[in-house]
Amino acid sequence: MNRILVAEDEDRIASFVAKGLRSSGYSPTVVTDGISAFDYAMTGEFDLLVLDIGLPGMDGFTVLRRIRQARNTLPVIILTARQSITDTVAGLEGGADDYMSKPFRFEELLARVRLRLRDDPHAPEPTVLDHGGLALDLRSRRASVDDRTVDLSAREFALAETFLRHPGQVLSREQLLSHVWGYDFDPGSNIVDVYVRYLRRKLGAERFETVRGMGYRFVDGSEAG
Amino acid sequence: MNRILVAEDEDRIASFVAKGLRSSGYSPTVVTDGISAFDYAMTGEFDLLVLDIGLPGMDGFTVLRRIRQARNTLPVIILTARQSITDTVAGLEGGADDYMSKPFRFEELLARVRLRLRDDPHAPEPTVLDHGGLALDLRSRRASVDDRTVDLSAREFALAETFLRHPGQVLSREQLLSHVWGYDFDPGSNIVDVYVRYLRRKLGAERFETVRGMGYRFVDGSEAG
DNA sequence: CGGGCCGATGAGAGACCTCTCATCTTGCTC
DNA sequence: GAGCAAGATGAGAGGTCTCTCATCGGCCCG
Repeated sequence: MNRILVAEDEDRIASFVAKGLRSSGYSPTVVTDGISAFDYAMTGEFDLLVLDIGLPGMDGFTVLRRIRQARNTLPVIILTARQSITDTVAGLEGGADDYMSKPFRFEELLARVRLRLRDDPHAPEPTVLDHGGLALDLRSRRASVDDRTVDLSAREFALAETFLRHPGQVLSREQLLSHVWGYDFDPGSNIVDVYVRYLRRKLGAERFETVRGMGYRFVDGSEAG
Repeated sequence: MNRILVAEDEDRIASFVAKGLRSSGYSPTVVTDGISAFDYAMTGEFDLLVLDIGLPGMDGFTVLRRIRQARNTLPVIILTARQSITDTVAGLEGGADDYMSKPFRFEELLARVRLRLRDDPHAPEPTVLDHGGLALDLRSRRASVDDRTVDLSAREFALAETFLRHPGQVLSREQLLSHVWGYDFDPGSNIVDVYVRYLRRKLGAERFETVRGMGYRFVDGSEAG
């Protein structure tokens, strides 16, 4: 339940998606045109298709329609062009299960992927992430640190969520930037540093370790205690 | 699939929830203490329980625990006190399916209720509301009017959503206020008027009709055309 | 130990967003 | 038609959020 077909012709995005999925435990395969997308999708080798609408060869709508015409129920998440609600509606009516509009943050795509690939689609989604004294309420965008409740802004929350989903792991600024800010954010910015600082201030400096030259790591509160 | 048990001892909130649910097509029954909540829940007459944690007689946690001990899988949405993540976590671990923290906007509760009571829990949730030339993308908080894409703020979007979910129906300022702003907002404010104006400006004045002395009504674009 | 990169930090600009308030306009009632 | 109530509107205060930029500090290497 983790083989994902990514049909996307823009290198930058394809690589961004593939890397991210891989580091989250999935096995992505990339194809860059509509014909291959359809062929691969029909092999039955995949559990999910992430499908760009603007593909060369055969556009995403057509790929999707043909897949559905063949009675194939493979879950499909479409990537639609910037701000095109029309595309979105057309895609959903054409049989897509979900969609993302570009440019998107990786964490958002990941949430949709998780939703579609859960073992038991009936089970309620976890709404609280909890790691050693630090809990994030995914709904209310609030955190609690040893019983104290802290409000986080949207950005702060997204960053904290990324750390909590990869506890103990070193995350590079580049990774954090693309996960939280999206793939087309200025790579020269020190915005990650700034937001790490905000989290340290609000959630406890000892939880966010600097790994010089590499990035940052979220350490379990229990280690620090 | 629409009988809802509401266990809430604060009159104001119970009535707010019951009225709202009724106007959305559900059949709510209100009980105001834990003992009754448990008894009614166990009758099998209900499809969903909205359960306040701070009930007299028997607190919500206990009610929930006993329901689950009796192998009753009735879906439960708990209402937790302001900002208490601890309560939330305890509730979810104790077998709740979902939660709301007070004070909440009615539309949010409604979204959760809809989710739990869908005929087919597998079916993807609708993510676009569409009515006569006006489409709302529930995900990106964007609207499109006859192919033009418009960004809406959070409040604007919530208000527009409320209108689109009750097309053709006159909604009083009071209703709109409690749906969109929550039940403890200053009733003397003209904030609804102001936001209706914003929507008129962004989405077309002709779609939002003033019904003097009553409130506002969303009219289908096709009527106006 | 000196230089230099890497990271930490403070300050603040700019862009919303939400809501209030005062004023203007409209339409209803008598 | 006068007067009043209901609604429309403009302006702006106050807040939050995001991001940039300049500076400070400290670690590592030669």
